[in-house]
Amino acid sequence: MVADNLGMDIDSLDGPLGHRVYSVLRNGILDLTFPPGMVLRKAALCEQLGVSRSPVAEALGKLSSEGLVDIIPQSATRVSQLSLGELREESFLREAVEVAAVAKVAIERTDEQLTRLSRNMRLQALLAEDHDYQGFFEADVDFHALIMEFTGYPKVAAAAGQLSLQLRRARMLLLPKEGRSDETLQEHQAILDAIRHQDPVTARKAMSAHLGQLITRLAPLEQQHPTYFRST
Amino acid sequence: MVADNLGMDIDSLDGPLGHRVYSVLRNGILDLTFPPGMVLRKAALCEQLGVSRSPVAEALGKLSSEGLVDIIPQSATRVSQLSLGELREESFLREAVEVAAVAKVAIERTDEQLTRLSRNMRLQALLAEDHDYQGFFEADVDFHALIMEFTGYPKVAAAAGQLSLQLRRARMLLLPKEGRSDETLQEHQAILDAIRHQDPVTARKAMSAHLGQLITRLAPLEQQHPTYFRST
DNA sequence: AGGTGTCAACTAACATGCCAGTTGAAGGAG
DNA sequence: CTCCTTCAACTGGCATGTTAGTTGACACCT
Repeated sequence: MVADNLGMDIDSLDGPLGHRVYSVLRNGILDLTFPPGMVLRKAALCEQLGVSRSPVAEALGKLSSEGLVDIIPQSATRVSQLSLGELREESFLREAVEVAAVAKVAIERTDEQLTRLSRNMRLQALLAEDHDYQGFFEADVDFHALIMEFTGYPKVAAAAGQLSLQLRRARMLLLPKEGRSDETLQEHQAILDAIRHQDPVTARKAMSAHLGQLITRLAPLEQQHPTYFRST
Repeated sequence: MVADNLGMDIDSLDGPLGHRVYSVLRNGILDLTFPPGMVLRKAALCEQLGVSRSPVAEALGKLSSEGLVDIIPQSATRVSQLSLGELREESFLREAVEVAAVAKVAIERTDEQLTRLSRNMRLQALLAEDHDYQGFFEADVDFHALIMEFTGYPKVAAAAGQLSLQLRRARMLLLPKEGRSDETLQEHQAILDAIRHQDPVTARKAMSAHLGQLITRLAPLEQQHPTYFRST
């Protein structure tokens, strides 16, 4: 008897059934409800979700092409494990994209966009003060998502999210001991200031410095959670 | 009676059947055998490929998530049309990634890598001299792919390809009248020189200038091939 | 007891039957 | 003649039966 309530299913009213189970599985993987390495049994998922195998297969296929599940032909399919190398690659990509984006936003920003970023910053400060690390994490993600949105390039925003899925999963692991809210807050403030002053060069540097520190904090995780990482 | 020979199917021996039809369709879309806007009938594809609907559905699903086909629920699925806005977005992404990549490669390059790039450059010059624009185009793609490979980040190379699928399709349209081989050659040479001298700053600028010119050449296509572009 | 061959149970992959939503054209009303 | 309604044919989404390949364990041979 495994955990069977997945917190959602039919209330995700939107679109095709296949897309809904995709969302459910994806969320479960990203918030580590399905830990890396866990085997996903199609039959079990069908029973729990109350659907047939077709939409589940479709969902697993998509997740596979996103790298969130490894699917071994004719054998099994399991939640993909993390690897430090892959995290480094995603970090490189994320930095490349977000640095370019923040430079563009710094130049073209409107006052209304600046206001929205400021509002998010105050929210971050509030949550950090309350030691609500979960909420702080979400506000942090929103901060970056806002900048992506302000590029005016919806596809860029979507791609930036897709490209750092593994990073997002890894960051969940160091959530509990987030004693770093203050530093993060300062780094975000530096980025915001550069955007405010419409200074793309400084914005680039601030974003680069902010993102660059993440990978060094991720490295120790391989020892702390060996089962979550690829054996190589 | 439509064109029915797709030049390959079973000779792509690798992996699952679904993945093979995916490859076939993808290639057809990218080389404009399936022009943008063309409706893809599942039944017809099944007959032509000699497979059932499951692998075809799976393939179309993947292509949909890559943005190569638009799939209208309960109605039809057609090859996605181009849009100048989307091309601009991809251009932005591509520049962000490739500029970051070339800077890294410039710093870390080995002599062996430099040799392979040089060899590719000589091939480009040869093909340009012979006015073999098709071959030149492929060598051009290889040049960029080599740089991506030399980052040592296989996922980055893969992502760079995925992120500029629409661009690659659009470039097929301006292939016939490639009177620009000489300029392209010079720009590639500038990039190679910067890599040779291990000068990341110059490499960035050269790559940025090289990629930046593409979008301006793409803009007129919307008028020349109106049926290939989204009606908006 | 250690290594090996075989077999049974499980898995994903594929084929096919069924259903619901969409669309476009034809026919009737204004 | 134009617009609206209706309906039939076609589409993709879903369920389920079938097939082939992998795996792990048990028994058998050495």
